[in-house]
Amino acid sequence: MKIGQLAQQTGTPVDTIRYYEREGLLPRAARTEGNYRIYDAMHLERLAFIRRCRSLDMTQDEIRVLLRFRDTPSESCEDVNALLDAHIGHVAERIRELQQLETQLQVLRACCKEGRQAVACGILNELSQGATEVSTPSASESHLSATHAGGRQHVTPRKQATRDS
Amino acid sequence: MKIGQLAQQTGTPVDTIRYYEREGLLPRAARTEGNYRIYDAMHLERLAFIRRCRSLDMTQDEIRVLLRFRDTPSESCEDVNALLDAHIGHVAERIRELQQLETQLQVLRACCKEGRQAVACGILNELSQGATEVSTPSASESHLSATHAGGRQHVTPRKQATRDS
DNA sequence: TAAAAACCCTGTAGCAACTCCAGAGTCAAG
DNA sequence: CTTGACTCTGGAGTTGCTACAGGGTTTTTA
Repeated sequence: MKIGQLAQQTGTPVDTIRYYEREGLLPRAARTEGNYRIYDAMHLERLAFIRRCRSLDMTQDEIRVLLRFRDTPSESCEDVNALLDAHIGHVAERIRELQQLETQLQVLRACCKEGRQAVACGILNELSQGATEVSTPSASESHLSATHAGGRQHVTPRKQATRDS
Repeated sequence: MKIGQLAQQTGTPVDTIRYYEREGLLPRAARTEGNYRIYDAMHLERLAFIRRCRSLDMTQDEIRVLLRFRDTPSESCEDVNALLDAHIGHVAERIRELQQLETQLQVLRACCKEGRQAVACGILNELSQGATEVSTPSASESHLSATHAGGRQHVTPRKQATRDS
């Protein structure tokens, strides 16, 4: 089976499959004479596994760990449990953060009724307040770690992949 | 005031300030003879504004919009309200997604008690199931848009900035 | 006054997990 | 034999920074 079919059967973009191969999540595929990748049922299953993990928002590193366990079936699976527990913890924490964030945003939103001029906008004014003292150097770490840690993740994807153009 | 002081007063890393300038969020600073950036109260206030927005997890584009409004005080602020409402919507949606995710993860977690061998691990087996049919091509869009859209964000930052080293 | 420490500069590369594109080759159908 | 669908590689872009390297400048200390 060629890459396009594998893509279709797993709902994975072709580019992503090649990317997984580069990253070592998928083993290198055999090639036809014309240098096309060919896959078998094992690849399909492995890719499906990966995608299921990704749909649960696991990182590649986490998935790598799980794959290693799959590949060495005699090991105990305690670490699998631990990994999952940690992941659940991450998710729960992020939910808490976002809930706090939502509350803050709603407070802010309540500062302004429609139709004022921007100069009188309660929201803009609120955001402008306390200019000399932001993200209190001591008492941060609290509500949004994005600044202090790796600082990637956002609330939503927001930008469509412009697949249609 | 030099960049280091501005950094300290706003709790912003120096690199980030320069980055904001490159991105056009902060206007270009004046320079001393030795080519050092110098800032005044206006810069401080603007940076504080930006940081407050970021702490509410707004994107640079959203912040740009808000800054434009701040800079044209006679405009009506309806769009500010709209922007905030949209942002709150994003946050709320992400919370819902993550809550569904958490549920799924807990179901998965319940598949395995401690100490089994990996070959018998309920979790690995569950993740391996249904290999021929994943992320149903029609019924996706549902719980995790990360795949279909820009595909960045993750559940948690996870990787420390190794600021201490 | 000179050396050392602390600060600042530019430019580039890296992160996560892809996505998109260009420019080229391969293959099946008409 | 051409058209079109598919595939290949390699590289750049996404977001919001962070982390150097390899310099220059200012301030502090001896």
